[in-house]
Amino acid sequence: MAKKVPALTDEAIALIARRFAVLSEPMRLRLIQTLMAEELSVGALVTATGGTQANVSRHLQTLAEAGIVGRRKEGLQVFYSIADPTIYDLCELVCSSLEKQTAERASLLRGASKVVR
Amino acid sequence: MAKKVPALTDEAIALIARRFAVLSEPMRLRLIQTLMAEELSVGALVTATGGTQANVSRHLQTLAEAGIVGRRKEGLQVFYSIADPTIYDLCELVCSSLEKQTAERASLLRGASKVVR
DNA sequence: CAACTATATGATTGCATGCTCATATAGTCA
DNA sequence: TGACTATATGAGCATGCAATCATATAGTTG
Repeated sequence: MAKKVPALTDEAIALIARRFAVLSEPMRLRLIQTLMAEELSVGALVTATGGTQANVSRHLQTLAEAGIVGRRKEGLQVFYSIADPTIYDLCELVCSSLEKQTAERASLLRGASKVVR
Repeated sequence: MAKKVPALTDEAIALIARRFAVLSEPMRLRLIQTLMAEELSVGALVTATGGTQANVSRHLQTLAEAGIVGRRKEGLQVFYSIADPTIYDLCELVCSSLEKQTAERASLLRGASKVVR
């Protein structure tokens, strides 16, 4: 069970924490999920997510600063797209972990810890 | 580049956001990292991380509620250990992504976008 | 039982951050 | 040039949460 890992510096820890913090806002996750399908303009993201223009713009800023999404200007519009492909795996990992937990919890509620009838 | 993903419900998004939020605190990451080596008591974690007893206990509570760590009581002491193995992959993913970003940034500062001399 | 140790928790404070409104900036078109 | 559109941003408010202190709870030992 034990794994040897070289201790991380405080700055490294802070960076990792920051990355997780960026991913901890529902609106940002919505934006990421929407961008997973295709590159979109700010306006399109506003209508897709139902958020306000100001708020969507701010969150996109945050995601861009974190290097998670990229910007591409085209005339008046700005298009955003996923820039860090590890986001796909990250979300998959978290989703699968949560699904597992939920399944286990459901089993417990049924009184069966390992058996599925 | 485009991937088709079934839209997540608001509750699913909230759950994922919550999971990331739990991982977005430096002290909690320190605790996780320390626990990656071995199961430890609260007291041992306090000395290992340099945090206060109250603070460490609270953060362990948060991690336990999220199902990331598990508790085992033994006499007066409470031992915590990693309960969700996906944490290993999660941290690895984030670390590798951050390393890549840092490397790219270093290259840019040197004026070379792709070449490493 | 009392004294002691390990852990948890109530209450408070302070800071960070998300949201909104209004406005600024930048680009297009007549 | 001025009118118009798309996006970004400053300021203010509200909320959430981490850190701390003091104290409570649970377990051990005499």
